[in-house]
Amino acid sequence: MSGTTATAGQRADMVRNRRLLLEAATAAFAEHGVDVPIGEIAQRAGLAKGTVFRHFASKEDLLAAIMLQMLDRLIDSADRLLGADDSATALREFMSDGVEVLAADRAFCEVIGRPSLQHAEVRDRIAQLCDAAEALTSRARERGAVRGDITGTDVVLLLGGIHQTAAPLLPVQPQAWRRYLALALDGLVATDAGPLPEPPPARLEIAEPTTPS
Amino acid sequence: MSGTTATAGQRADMVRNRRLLLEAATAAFAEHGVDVPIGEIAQRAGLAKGTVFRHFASKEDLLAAIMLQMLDRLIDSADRLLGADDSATALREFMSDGVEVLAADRAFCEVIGRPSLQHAEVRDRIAQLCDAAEALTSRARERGAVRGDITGTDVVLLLGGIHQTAAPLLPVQPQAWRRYLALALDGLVATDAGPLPEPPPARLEIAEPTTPS
DNA sequence: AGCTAACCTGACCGCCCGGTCACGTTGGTG
DNA sequence: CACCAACGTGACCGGGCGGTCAGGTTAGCT
Repeated sequence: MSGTTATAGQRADMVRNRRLLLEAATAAFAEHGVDVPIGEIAQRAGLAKGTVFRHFASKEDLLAAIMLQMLDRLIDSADRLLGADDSATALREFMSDGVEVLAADRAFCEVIGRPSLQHAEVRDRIAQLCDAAEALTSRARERGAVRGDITGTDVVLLLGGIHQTAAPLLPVQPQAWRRYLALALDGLVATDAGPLPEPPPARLEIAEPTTPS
Repeated sequence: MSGTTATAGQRADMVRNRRLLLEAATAAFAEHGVDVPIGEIAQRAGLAKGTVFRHFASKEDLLAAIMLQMLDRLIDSADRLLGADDSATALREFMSDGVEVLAADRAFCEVIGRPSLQHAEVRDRIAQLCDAAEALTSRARERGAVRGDITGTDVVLLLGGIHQTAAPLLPVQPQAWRRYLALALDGLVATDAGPLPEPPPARLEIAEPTTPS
């Protein structure tokens, strides 16, 4: 499925270093956000700064590789939950997983929330995530577990929103996101309420053609 | 009320430049976030970079002055709505105003969402905003317009969360926040749902004594 | 073991940023 | 009008960043 490995005729230490580098970068980005210096990533991996650029052409490419990794994990999670018995708890579990991932990774929050930071490939993967979420949501919708006008894109967007709601409390109450996830779910099932305005696009494809003057 | 003016024995051009500077900084921070260079703020005001530091000791101080200005406006708005007839629509209007302000100001979002960026004075003002929101929420709660376990801090936190939910759509659908505000409000009134976990602290005072090693 | 191509390294470059300061300019007062 | 203190200015500084490259090192094949 996720074919980012491609270990063809590479030297042994190179594949080892690449693995170390990805692990170090994942941790560093999660902890400090996208602004973490390349030097610190290299240091965490026990390598020199130049080695980073031998594996990834730019910092953006390294970030994109890791974001794709995170997104693939979420997509896999959604696909797996699609086979669950109870579609309502499946959707709930998907959202719970998603918010938890966001809470543990600063760079992921920053990239998801700001389209201007996204590689083209990352945008594609986000669209795939919307599709997977739509499949889950659709099943829950048919069962009447969520109101009729909620889309998969809504669900994906809510992941970021729920985390952001709890984010200022993160140093004090790391689990506060559970409160706002519960609140959002209560809103999602409010079938008696009126229809929601401003339905979002189906696949969350956001172009940014506005190159500033 | 808000006593940040203090025009005592100042030269005429200085007060004029200070006003220009605050206007330019407000616009620049709103558009580009906290990372906007001081030089661009000075340029927008038609002044030199050094002049900025004659009025504010550091970039942080300038940012704090503007954030206090925004927070005061929201607090005033909440106090005014406290005298409205319908406490339910008053709360709704407060949240609508708040999210709209966030949608129009990148720096405000960044500061609200990340306690580590906040001046002590800004933290105090945020606590005051929580108090004002609690007063509004309390009135709505007594009337049964919102569920019992929603606090003013919840309402303030939701402002940031609702905006973040809609933020990725901002270039495409600038009004998308209305959808997620409606969704959140439906969750807030869901009186039949179970109690929410993890109640937040009353005043959102977040210390960050953890100076990293 | 010997050899080579692929790989790792860290000093180095250019850039941009926040902040400073000696100097020129100007508003207000007598 | 003359004077000066307060203010505006922009060249300058130190630091940190992403990214490069010539040269040392090593893995893997023969």
